[in-house]
Amino acid sequence: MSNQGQGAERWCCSPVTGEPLSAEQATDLSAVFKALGDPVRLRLLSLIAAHTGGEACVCDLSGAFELSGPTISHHLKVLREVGAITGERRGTWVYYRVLPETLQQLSAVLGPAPAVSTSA
Amino acid sequence: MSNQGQGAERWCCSPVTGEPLSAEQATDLSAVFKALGDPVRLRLLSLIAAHTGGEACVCDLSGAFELSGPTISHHLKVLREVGAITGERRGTWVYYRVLPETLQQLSAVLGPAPAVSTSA
DNA sequence: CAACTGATTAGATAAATATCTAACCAAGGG
DNA sequence: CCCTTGGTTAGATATTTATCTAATCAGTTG
Repeated sequence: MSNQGQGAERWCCSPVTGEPLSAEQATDLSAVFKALGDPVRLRLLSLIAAHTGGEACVCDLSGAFELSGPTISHHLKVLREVGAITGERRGTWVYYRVLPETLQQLSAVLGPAPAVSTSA
Repeated sequence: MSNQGQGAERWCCSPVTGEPLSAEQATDLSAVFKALGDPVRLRLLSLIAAHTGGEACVCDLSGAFELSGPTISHHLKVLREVGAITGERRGTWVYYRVLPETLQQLSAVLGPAPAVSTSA
């Protein structure tokens, strides 16, 4: 299948607080927020990002939760589908890594975000 | 009741990508993301923020949706409960306004983590 | 190839939630 | 004081979703 990082272009980068979102933009954007709107998924994201080398295999992640393998797999899929992470199989293991673009774009949409060197 | 902007201290401001979130932090943070994880609520937030004077009464908002009054009211309550907006009654109308702190903190948590120099 | 480990897919189920209607509270105006 | 307009609360319901077990796919290794 390979679904990842699609559609961000639809909502990206005009701050939510600027002008009203269209229904379409809101739908796309809210999908990403919804994906982050679960404690398990947030921790997964955080664990992946903070893991050595910026990536972690599912086996590294499962141990942090009292949840079944399939449940973890489901949450990873949700994160993948909104473009928050990508997964790559190398040999026996599947390694996940965060897609910083997506998170940064989200950050930009929320923030007034003049923080990026206003000195220009 | 007056519930607004409580608990942000628990998760605020250390980027998610820095070190793994605790279960507690993840629960608090995810509640805010979940609130934004609905197209209607995102548009409400955006409509409020973009409205003249930075505030809007429910009557200004309802017209943008084909939803009943109570449904709009419900979504506003969800946004209030996570500290994304506040509401104030003035005479006949209730005016809502965005709490920029909360959004900025969210933005920071997602953020590009402005090169905080691990050289400490 | 058979057996094993790592991970995802399929299907079922219980809990959460988005929505509605009806009822109610708040503020003004006859 | 009743009626009207603006908004929230209560309760019901249909949809969504988080979770599990069982089955399947993908590699590695005996």
